[in-house]
Amino acid sequence: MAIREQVQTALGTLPGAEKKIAHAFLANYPSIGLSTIAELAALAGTSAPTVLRFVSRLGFESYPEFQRVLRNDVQAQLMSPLERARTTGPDIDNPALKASFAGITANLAATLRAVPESEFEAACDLLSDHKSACYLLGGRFTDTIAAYMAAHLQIIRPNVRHFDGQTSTWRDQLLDVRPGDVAVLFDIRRYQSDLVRLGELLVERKARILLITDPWLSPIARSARVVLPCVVDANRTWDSSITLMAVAEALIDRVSRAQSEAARARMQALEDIHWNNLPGR
Amino acid sequence: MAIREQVQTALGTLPGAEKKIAHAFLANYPSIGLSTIAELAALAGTSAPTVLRFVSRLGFESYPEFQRVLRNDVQAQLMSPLERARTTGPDIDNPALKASFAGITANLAATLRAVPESEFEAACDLLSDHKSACYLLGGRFTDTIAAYMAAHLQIIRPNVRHFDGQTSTWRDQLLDVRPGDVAVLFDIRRYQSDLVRLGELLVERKARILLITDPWLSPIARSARVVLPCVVDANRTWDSSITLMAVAEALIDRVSRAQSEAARARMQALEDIHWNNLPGR
DNA sequence: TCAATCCTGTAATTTTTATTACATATTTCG
DNA sequence: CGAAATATGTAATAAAAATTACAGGATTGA
Repeated sequence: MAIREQVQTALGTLPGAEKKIAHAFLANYPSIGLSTIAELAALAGTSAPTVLRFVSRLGFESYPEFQRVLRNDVQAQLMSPLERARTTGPDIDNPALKASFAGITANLAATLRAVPESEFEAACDLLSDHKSACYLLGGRFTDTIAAYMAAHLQIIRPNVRHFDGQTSTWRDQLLDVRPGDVAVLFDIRRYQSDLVRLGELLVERKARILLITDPWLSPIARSARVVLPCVVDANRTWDSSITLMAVAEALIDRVSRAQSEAARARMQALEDIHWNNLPGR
Repeated sequence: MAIREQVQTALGTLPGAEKKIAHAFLANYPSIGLSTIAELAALAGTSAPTVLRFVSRLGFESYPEFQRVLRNDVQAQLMSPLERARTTGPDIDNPALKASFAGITANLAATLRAVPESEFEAACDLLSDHKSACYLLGGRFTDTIAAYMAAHLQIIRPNVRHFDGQTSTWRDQLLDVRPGDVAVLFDIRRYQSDLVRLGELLVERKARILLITDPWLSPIARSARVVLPCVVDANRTWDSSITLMAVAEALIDRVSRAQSEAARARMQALEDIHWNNLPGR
């Protein structure tokens, strides 16, 4: 785990002065961490020994060791997006793949702009409510993402179910939905009328809808509690669903991180082999 | 001008020992420049005073000043596209989503480096062979991607089928596979032994396997005609499948673009409304 | 309420790093 | 060819940074 993520993870459990250091570090990442103990302490409004305690709590034996790891993190991070896209050595100038990935990266950036944090947090809140059941469903192409998301959510929380089968069975499954339950719907253009209709029925049953859609907004948006618009343009004759899946993974990750130890025990009980909880990985 | 460019510009006019330092600096940018004078001198095979002469020649009064500027450069360079995307007003500072998308973007860049163009082109060739049938299948989490890819490929070419249902039905479906047919398998850690076994059976029937896997390579790689390794790390306790889906979409896109007009007529016949062939979109 | 534990900052000490002095080698130019 | 200039590395010194010792305040639990 990179230091940045490590600090973000540890933030909540740090004592007061060390928490100040963590915030100063993250807010001025990475340069302040590559400067001196005195500068970081001054920026955070604390003292040098407190900085040493902070890095010791993170598992580093000394500040020079902490900085060594940080330099490696930074080196790796600079070998990402822009840096790597520019390296055109043998066998990695893959124009078709590069063009495709560039479009995806642009969609991700645009989606990040399009999704307000407040909406994202609201979506996480909906998914973190374990007392309510959670149903997921998508359209002809996006339903695979709903299934993917359901497969993961089932590991980290109870009462998760993917509506499956043909449209004709949806009405039967609808009978299980109770007021307050959460329905995650994926619908991008062209919007499926049967999915829109299901959304209406879900709202009639007082379910709360989280809609993951495109920027033009599926009609389901009118009835949805939370709407996450994802950019799908890909310079193709068909829409890319990567950003929907990326948002799905971000939600999964966020809900997962919020889980209690009990949920982790549940994960172990399910004996999931996809999730890498083994030491050393 | 950033230090990196400054050094590149000055390289030609440096005396021998300083030129060695410049090369060592650029080759290990930026971490070696953020370490000590002694480490840079040792790496370059020169001495500490030579390092000081080097930075002095670049116009810096001291090594700490040089490092201060270098830290600022690095901070600016880490403002990646995704991070730069956040400089557009309130409500888009979405740290959880940004962190997640940044990881995905990094995985995409790493995957672009990991997949040789020759392998990617070979995969496209396999998928463009309409005379052979094409079967797709994945593991517990990746099978949704196989289904997604199958749903798209069915539109642009004939004889596409997603192995579905339980493991027990795979053997029955295997009977349809003829020599020369193509099997697209998705398998990431922890690899499923039943999927590995199916791969062996497919090869026994002389099918050609396109394997989309992680960088550690599923055992199926031994029998596969083409292997596309996708970076799945996401600083999580579970693997991200975005890069597998991105590779799948790139393959779909590439095969789609290669299609004849007859295939486009086929698309119309299928009355697919997901594919946006309307003018202006 | 009080003892134990944890947290924190100041100051002193130790260690590390940067810088300078000096001598030798190499290159350049008249 | 030789003097001057430039380049270079070793060793010593100075400065900076990291670390430790210590004392006081805050928090927690019995």
